[in-house]
Amino acid sequence: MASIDDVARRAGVSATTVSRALSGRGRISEKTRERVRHVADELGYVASATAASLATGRTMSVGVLVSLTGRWYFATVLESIAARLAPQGYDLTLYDVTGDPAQRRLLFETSLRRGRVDGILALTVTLTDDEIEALRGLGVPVLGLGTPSPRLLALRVDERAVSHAAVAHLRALGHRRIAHLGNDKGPDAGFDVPTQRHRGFVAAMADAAGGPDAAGGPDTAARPDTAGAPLFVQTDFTVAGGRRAALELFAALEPPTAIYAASDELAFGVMFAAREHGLRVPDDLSVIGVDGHEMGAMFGLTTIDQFPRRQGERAADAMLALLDGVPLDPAPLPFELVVRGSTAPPAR
Amino acid sequence: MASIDDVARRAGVSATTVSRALSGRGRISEKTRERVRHVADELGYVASATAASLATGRTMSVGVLVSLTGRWYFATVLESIAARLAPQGYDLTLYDVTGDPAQRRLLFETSLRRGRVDGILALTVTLTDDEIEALRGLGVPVLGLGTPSPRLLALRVDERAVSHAAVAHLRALGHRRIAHLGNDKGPDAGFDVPTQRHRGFVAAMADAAGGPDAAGGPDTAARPDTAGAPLFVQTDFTVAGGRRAALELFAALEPPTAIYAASDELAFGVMFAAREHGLRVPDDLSVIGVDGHEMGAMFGLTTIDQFPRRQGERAADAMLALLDGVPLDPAPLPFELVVRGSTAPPAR
DNA sequence: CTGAAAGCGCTTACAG
DNA sequence: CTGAAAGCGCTTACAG
Repeated sequence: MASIDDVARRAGVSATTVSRALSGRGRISEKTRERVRHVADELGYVASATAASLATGRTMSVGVLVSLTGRWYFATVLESIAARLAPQGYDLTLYDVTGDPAQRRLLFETSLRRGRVDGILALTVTLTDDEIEALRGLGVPVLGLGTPSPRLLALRVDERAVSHAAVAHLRALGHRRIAHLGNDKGPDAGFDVPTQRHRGFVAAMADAAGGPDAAGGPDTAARPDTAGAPLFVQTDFTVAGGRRAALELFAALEPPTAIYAASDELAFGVMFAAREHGLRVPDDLSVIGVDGHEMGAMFGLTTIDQFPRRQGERAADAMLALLDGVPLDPAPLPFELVVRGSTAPPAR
Repeated sequence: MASIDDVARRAGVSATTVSRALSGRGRISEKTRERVRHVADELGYVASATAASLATGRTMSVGVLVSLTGRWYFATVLESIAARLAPQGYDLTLYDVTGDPAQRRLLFETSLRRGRVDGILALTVTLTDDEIEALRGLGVPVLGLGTPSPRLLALRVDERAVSHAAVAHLRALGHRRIAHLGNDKGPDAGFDVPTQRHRGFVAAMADAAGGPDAAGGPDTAARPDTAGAPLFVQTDFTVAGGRRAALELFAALEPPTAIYAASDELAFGVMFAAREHGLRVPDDLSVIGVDGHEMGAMFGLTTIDQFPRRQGERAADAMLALLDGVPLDPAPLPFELVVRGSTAPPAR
């Protein structure tokens, strides 16, 4: 690989001039610039990222923290981030956040502290308080996408509103016995996405149970359909997890007439379980998911689309802006109910 | 962020000693080492990757070239590569190879030439001859996983054998009219994975048509079921693509009794199309895919599993070995027929 | 407009 | 076992 001195020598100028000619920074005569560029092309010279980084303090790379790279949602967001960063000259360093404690310590205490990136994009991952502090102490902008803490600047969908929309759709169809599949990390979980979705579900069910004219009123308990805590099954966010959780629900004394799954992949699992169990969708069971998964249309799945590709673009753009010192546009990320064949009025 | 001099000062030693204490290279008294380590921990010091890279010439980072990061296969391989690299202290720089020519030029002529990585892992992407030359000229080890050129060192599945296994399975069940969904880049494509799969399919069909005692013999044309070129529909590797291609086949005068799809996602699309078209699987149509997709079991899809996670691990391990100067173990990657409910004897 | 020099923060022979 | 010094390959004030 040619170095800047090779180019300088061959072009009959100083390294300083080569740097200026190629970077476009500083004044330089058009003639000199052209000559230098020509020589650089000839030699296939490109400035070493390492040396340039050390000199400027900027790495031109952003780190992306992902926990479940293989899941459709994350893979999709990741792809759109990469596509957005590259044209701006930024590289993408992928940090896979595993469940292994030793690996995580290595990541947060060492890898991330090596100064290899100018900023960090944290895709919805579960982070401990210590890890969040570690991120904040890095000295580079950190932007989350649906991250689990209010202490992290983040782009977010209003997850409670998502759950409200899902429940409202099912209730409008006439469903009262609605179950939720997802996760809840407990009262301390804060901004964790699955937790928010579950809380939104609980709140929406409570609102509905109270009714428009008797919110939380004494007659609530008199409605057998809505009595007790709403149905909820905790599961990991995979198709297989959705299937298992649904089978569990089907075995209940009073199975739900509708299931609100916290992701489309979970919802697919529910649909597989239904078929396996001899339940027709939507005749015997309505199903709604969240995401906007590419396979949703083929499954005929009603869902709350959160436009993952656009989320990735928004996140990348916001990071680029932060790196330029532009503050974050705090507008919540959009979502939209997409009605397909998997939801219908209950059989009665 | 503390620098090496901060640590040196505080520990009362030279920067040289700090470097040695922390890197473990060179002789140093246990006592000094401990003191330095203690101070480094206290200050939260971690050597700058940039400065260390410039000094050593090693970046401790490997670049991964992917074209369809969002597809299940690639996302899965990527995740397992990341999980394998991190414990070894290597970062992963993700290069998304888009279809946009300008982006690709930027990538191959500039980004990749900045010397940010010690080696490159090219996941099955379509590359032009120029791009392959560009990779070879980088001065770092390049390892492909199913890459489209014999000029690139690569880990590969024997794709022809995969197709032979698929066809053999279908023929053993009694199918004669078998269609293939996939891709073929034409005679110049060389080692391109979809092309190899298609060629393997054509070869397997020809072998079978010839029969054990009359391979390519004159009586071939007399068998109406196998006359003419075997059915083939070109499509992109998505579920939607599989569906469209299948619908096209169903509309043919003589639709196939079995479809061999070049990926599981394509096969899912075929199954959706079959249902839509009123065809029962496997009664009216047998379907077999390739990959070992996590949803395969739920779809009841027969497939040729190629163990993507293990492929990622093998690729990462091989790259790590190459970086240590260990030559590549050229053993082909394993695959395995997994029979599920989507294949059965034709109705007849 | 152009160049000499310092500096970015490490590592590594080379001495001692 | 420890340290002073050079060097990795750039960029950027500072002069001219």
